Amino acid sequence: MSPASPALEVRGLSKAPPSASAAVQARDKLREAILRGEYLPGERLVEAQLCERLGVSRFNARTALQDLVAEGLVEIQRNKGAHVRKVSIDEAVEITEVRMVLEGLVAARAAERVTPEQAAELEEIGQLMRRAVEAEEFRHYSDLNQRLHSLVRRIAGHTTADRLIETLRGQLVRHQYMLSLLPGRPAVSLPQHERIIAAIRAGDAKEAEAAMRDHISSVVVAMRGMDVLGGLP
Amino acid sequence: MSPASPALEVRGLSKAPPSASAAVQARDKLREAILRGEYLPGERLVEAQLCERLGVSRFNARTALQDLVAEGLVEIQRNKGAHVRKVSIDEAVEITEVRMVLEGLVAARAAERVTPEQAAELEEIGQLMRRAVEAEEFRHYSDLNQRLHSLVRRIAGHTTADRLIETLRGQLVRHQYMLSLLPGRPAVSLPQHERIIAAIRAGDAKEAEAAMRDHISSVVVAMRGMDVLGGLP
DNA sequence: GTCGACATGATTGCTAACAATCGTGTGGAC
DNA sequence: GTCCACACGATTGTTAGCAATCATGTCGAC
Repeated sequence: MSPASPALEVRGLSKAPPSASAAVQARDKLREAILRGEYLPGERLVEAQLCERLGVSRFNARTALQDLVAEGLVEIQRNKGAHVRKVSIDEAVEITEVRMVLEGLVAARAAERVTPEQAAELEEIGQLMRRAVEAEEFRHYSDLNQRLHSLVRRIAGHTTADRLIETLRGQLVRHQYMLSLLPGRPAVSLPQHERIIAAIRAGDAKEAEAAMRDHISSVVVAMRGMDVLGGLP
Repeated sequence: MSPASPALEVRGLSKAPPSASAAVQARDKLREAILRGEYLPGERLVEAQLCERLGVSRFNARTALQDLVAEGLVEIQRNKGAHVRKVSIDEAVEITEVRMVLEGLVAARAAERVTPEQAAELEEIGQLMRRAVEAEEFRHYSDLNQRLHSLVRRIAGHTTADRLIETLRGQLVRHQYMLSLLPGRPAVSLPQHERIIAAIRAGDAKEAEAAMRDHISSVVVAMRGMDVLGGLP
């Protein structure tokens, strides 16, 4: 069955998986390119150039752009084209405040639903974090940080909050990257992370929410500090 | 100046403001149509039909659909078309939980920023609400409810949270409408509203957040109750 | 020398037609 | 009578090209 036409795939070169649509692939490619800084904030995204870059037709490039507008990564001005969205410090603070309450909600729910296996996972990440800080492996610590937040969300299983948090996180990569470079940050955040882990493992929803909010709240403070120091280029 | 071409607008009939693009107008029209229930949840949105209904080309209809996907009002399955998104009770609860923490954040910030004039506005709405409940004008009370939440958001001036809350509200119109019909609801929510107003007027951020969360939390409970009672058709 | 009108090139907005895909109903074999 | 294969109609996905708009650079008047 499914006598898929044989000799028609000569067009594209990197068309290994014929499953996902070109538009989806283009969207993902472009998103990653923006997130890893290959396009800087404010930079114009000319459709014709994207076609080459992503290896898709203009239609799919446009579709990808519109998708990323919905994710808050791109802005489109009518008749003027698309730019990588420039997130000001004030906006970054707002976004982080929203993340604070959302991740607080998620942490509370994680505390209510955590299973013994998941508790063990949390404990493990906590130990790895402590070791990473002691060994001054900050890059590794940053990865673990992401793993922790991700695990908490998985435990909570709150689809709606999860999706929003992920979207917001995308809008902040640039700022958060700068933040992780601040000296002394890990030393501050490690005990906060440990408090979150302990609360969730103990099944204490209120404490888990408070711990998570304290943690992200300190990120907001650090961000405001960056602002005073000079902000972004 | 602006010698806009004269005899070209013969196509559309209701094309009074030539300012906004057709796609934007189509999006707004379609959103309103969905929100006021002219398209039921789960109903198919066939592109060709939308073209007629909205008086735009298929391209613009498509664009409008994709925009509403981003707003969570529409779902598109590849090669199968677009439906009005069906929000289950579980999802509605999740969405309301997220609204709870977001509106809590906004209420706290409103308490920090409220001006005397805005405090007076709050007071006025509070009195109108009480009168509406006493007079059993529930429709009016429902409008005031919306006005209150809207005013709180305006006072807070938190663009990011504001946008998200508005988006989430759109996904719930159907459920919230059912909720407002529940007998006894106003009697429960009136004191909650008054507590929110008092806290913001007093500039007590913590209390404002707690009051708002309590309020919306009771909505979650009522929703879960609806579920048990039979849910939606 | 400076300012403004105008022409030109680049870029996006949009249209219409074509291709691919899906759901459905029909006909035939067992 | 039931099941499967097939073909058809309906609907969406995609493409290429045209039209509209904006940015830019040039020229001339003052």
